[in-house]
Amino acid sequence: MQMTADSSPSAILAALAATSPGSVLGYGELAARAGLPGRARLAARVLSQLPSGSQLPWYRVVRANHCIAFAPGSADFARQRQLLLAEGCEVSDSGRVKPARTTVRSLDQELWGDMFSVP
DNA sequence: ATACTGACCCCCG
DNA sequence: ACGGGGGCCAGTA
Repeated sequence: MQMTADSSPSAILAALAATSPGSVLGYGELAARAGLPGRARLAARVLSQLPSGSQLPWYRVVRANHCIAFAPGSADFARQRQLLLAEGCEVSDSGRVKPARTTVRSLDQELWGDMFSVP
């Protein structure tokens, strides 16, 4: 089945909303998860158009080399870095990002509390 | 219509 | 590290 052209951005946003706290992914990977392989630029463009007050985790998207896409020292860089740190990621001064340690248990608790905790 | 520009990606010297 | 080539494609001039 083929997405209509104007549904691609919403597919990107849906894939973004489905990312996990403390994780990071590349633009290309985001596009692929949205069913749009090879469309990294589209993913980047969609993110660039997000309203500043967006609740979506745009900051979890980094370059394929695991670095923040913005220039180090820029306001956008600082913002993204701060949000990533807040989720437990490590971010070097140059922008290299290491995802937060995520375990099945912590993810389960993040999503469902202790209701279905795993031994 | 052509030309340049991006929060990009991959491969090869 | 650094550069070149190709893919991708909507927006802007």
